Amino acid sequence: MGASKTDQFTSKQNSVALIAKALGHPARIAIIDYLLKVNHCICGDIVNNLPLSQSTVSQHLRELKNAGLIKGSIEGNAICYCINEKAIDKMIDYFEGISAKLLAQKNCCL
Amino acid sequence: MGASKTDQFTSKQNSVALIAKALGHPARIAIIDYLLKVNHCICGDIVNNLPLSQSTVSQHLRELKNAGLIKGSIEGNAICYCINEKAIDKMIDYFEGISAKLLAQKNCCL
DNA sequence: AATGTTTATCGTAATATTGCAATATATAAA
DNA sequence: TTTATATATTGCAATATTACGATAAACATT
Repeated sequence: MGASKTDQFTSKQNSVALIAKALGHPARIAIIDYLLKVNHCICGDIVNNLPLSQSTVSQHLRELKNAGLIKGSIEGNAICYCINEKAIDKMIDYFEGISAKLLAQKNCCL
Repeated sequence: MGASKTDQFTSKQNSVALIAKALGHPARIAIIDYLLKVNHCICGDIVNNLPLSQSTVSQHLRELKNAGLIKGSIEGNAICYCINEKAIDKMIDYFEGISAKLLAQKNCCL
């Protein structure tokens, strides 16, 4: 007991949850913010802009990458990470879908 | 060591992360799905539609409520939970903001 | 080749999450 | 008031996350 029952849910539910989970930490939101600010990004820059150690930042970057939120390519001695628009679009679709359904309903509570 | 350094990040970063974290589990996505499907909802219905025990579902509901994603009111012997549009709108703003910035940039990698 | 720089991984400790059974609480029905 | 029904909370065990220092790996520079 204790482990998430991911296999009991649909793949769509799991894939939305995977992206949301990756964004469920302020450090990773801060990383996304920073990637947006500079566009062209090297990890060392991120470390200097976050209140976390290099190894911790590297872990957060790995999680963002695993969730498909960022993509990276090797650039000599550094790594260039960029936001993956597909993941963003997926989340926009998800939340817009909710919003549309809510407009078509009358809320029962409040 | 081990605890999240939430105080080191902005309140906006923390508030987006809080909502995202709440959606970072497929069971909670499934609960949102179900709330959208039936609009008018009692927790017992949710339990019967999820592969989890009543106490676990109750916990997930609490987390969604803590994050502001759902709001509930007492209705006699049951509880009526509904999606809080404000949280959805907040996330739409967040992701639309990212999308707009990405369009204004040329990606360096890929 | 030796050195410095940058990023990733490993090992470990602290904390948080997940899930359930059991129990508590609160209202409805009898 | 007693009983049934619905939801919340508690206690516990298993697992996952968070964070960091130390170390490794990869490349650039000298």
